[in-house]
Amino acid sequence: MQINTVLKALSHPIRRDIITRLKLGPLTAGKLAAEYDVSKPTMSTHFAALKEADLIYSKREGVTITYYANLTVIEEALGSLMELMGAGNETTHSHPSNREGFISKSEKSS
Amino acid sequence: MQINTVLKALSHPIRRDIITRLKLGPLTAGKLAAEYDVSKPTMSTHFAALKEADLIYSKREGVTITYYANLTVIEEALGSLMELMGAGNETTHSHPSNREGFISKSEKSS
DNA sequence: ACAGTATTTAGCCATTTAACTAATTAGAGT
DNA sequence: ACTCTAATTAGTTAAATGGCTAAATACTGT
Repeated sequence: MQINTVLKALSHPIRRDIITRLKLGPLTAGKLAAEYDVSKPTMSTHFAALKEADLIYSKREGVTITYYANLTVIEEALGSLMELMGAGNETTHSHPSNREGFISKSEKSS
Repeated sequence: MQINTVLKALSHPIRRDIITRLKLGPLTAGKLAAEYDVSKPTMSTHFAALKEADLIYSKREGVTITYYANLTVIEEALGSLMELMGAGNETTHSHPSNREGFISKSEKSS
């Protein structure tokens, strides 16, 4: 599992939505494509990105291709994200967002 | 918290590493920049991406700028990722269902 | 005011990404 | 074999990303 590939795959709203839908159950490429306002070829490249990240897999059934959420890899990826971002060593510094000297984004162009 | 901005911010290895380091404690832009084999201006744009996602914040101390992990937002983002990818509604996928009209086509890329 | 240090902004270039249309592949039915 | 449908691949284009060097900004100390 390549964390970089997974995060790049997740960094597009359509691809995140595909994951959400497929977690509810498998869908064919055609049905999935029909849900979004982009062309089928574009959807095909989104499928490929998710497949590359191993977040989904596909099965051909006759003339149609059905996509499935790869739940084990999704769980694995979530674990890695929790390790990256989650709890641990958070006691060494406070969070003085309102302290004097804090540079906020809105304050930037003054 | 914009999930798309957060995920884009996390989709670069240097930026993920910055988060990891800052979670251990604050560091100045200079010290942080010295850790990676890219120029300081390049590091500055990485800081800006993380700041834009609100994953870090900065404080000027005289001539140096110190960066801090924004732990509350990091936790929040992790929560959203868990909601997106995590447990819940993980069907057996025993029979592909015909789900029509879940989310409208108008839900498209940002 | 001037010089020095830390950091960001500006401007530029190469690479990648996301979209499109057109063409191709794969299987089913006639 | 031919045709229809489903989906992908090929090829193109525009925009975004990530890197660089050089210049500008912001403060400190003299």
